[in-house]
Amino acid sequence: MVSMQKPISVRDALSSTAAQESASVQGWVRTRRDAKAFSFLEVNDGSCLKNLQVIAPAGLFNYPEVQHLITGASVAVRGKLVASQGQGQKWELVADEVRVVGPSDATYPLQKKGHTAEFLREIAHLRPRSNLFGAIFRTRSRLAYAVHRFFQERGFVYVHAPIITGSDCEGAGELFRVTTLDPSAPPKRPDGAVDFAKDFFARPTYLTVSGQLEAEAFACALSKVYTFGPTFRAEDSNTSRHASEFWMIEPEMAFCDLAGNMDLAEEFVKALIREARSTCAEDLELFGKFVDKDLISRLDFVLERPFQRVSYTEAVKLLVESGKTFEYPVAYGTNLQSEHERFLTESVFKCPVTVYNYPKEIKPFYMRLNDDDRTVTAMDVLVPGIGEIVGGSQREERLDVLEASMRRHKLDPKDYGWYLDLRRFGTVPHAGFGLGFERMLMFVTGVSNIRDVIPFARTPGNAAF
RNA sequence: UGCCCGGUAGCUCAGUGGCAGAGCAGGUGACUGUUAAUCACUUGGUCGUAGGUUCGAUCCCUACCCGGGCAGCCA
Repeated sequence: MVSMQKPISVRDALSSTAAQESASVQGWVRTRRDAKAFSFLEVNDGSCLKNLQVIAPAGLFNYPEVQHLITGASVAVRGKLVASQGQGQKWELVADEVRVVGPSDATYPLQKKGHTAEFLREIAHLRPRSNLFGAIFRTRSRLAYAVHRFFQERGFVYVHAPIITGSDCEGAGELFRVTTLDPSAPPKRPDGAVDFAKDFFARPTYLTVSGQLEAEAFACALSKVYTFGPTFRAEDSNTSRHASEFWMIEPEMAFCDLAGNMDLAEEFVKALIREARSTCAEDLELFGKFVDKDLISRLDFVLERPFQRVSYTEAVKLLVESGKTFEYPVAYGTNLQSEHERFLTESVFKCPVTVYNYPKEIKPFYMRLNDDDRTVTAMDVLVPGIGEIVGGSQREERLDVLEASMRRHKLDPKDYGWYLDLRRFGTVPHAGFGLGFERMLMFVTGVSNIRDVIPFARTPGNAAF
């Protein structure tokens, strides 16, 4: 390290505007080819999709060692950055020194040939070294940054909702219990039940399934807020679009109704797509080539058009009148099945669709009751290929109506004291939604399995790595 | 959790009730400003696991494990 000057990234080397008398680059060897008087090394450091071609002359003192470099080895290279004589790259590095930092061997699982996503999933610690996963996780980082920029530029305050929650009735699925009690010998109450009063928090606690209720409290003080953090669902879901641990973005706005909520959701989704198009062009090109041939045109199409908006009633009517036979029949009052949602967004409209005003019976207690007394201000954004990417609503801000809704949902208002206080003191109309960050990434990259857009996926029966 | 498909070399996959195969990767050599380089030779196997049927099972049957797809739950 002492002999090395400050290294530059492969990305900077490749985007250089002039030859450089002396430059250092460090990274991992993707492949090596021998020529007569030198060896070609392709070095990648994850700073961009492309590799830097290194010319390692036969005169190097450690040339025999260089000739045994294989895929996966790490190297530090110092040399001259010069215009390439060959086709396919503008610049290449003619090495004065190639230091083998860490060798690799024949058991290195990654090859320069393509691998299936399923195989790479089993080596989650090495897959970011592949072209596809490097591109996915660079895109993930850019989009995470864009999430914050989008909201910060609009005056939203970032709220860190708690990860551990005492509420087991958020209504969004099964919860993971958080406890320090000994599972083989928990303290018992006289009646034989586990005595959670003796647990760490002196009550049962769980990992959060949503930061919404907490975000509502902050929206009713700071007006516009958002959360962006991990979320946990203990559902035994085994699909390509569910994970036990995922990241969710939940904006919440005071003095906002359903229409404003739908506007924000659409603007947000489009902003993220626009960000990917402008700052991840090279990576998107890879997705368009190897993952989904229609990706780029679909993203551009979505950017250009307003999302279609239909009420649940209209959606049901469209499905019934389509004449298509579904495995599950369409009927007012039942949840839209995946096949129904897919048909709407992929066949009827061929673009994202926002469905709103669902029957109150099939939606959670906190959604605002409409004047028709039959529907609530729910809204789901459905996108082609994935289905639901956003779920949200205007919240019930009327204390008496909210309490009645809780009772209808067999919930005890006494368990929601602080939540009801928000309606007791200075209540305001407010609305918000949740956007699944991984589902957004799936849409932007074309990757069809959620396990491939999370660095280390947690799904039922799988928490290796 | 339910239904369906799959598991054969490091990877991607053929294959047959009777001696285990290819391409790529790895190794050796040749050639060469190459770029998924090329050419020749070559190493490499508990055919997912356990039972069963059979003279004989990688192949047929059963259970289990693992992976994938779809559905439900949702984001």
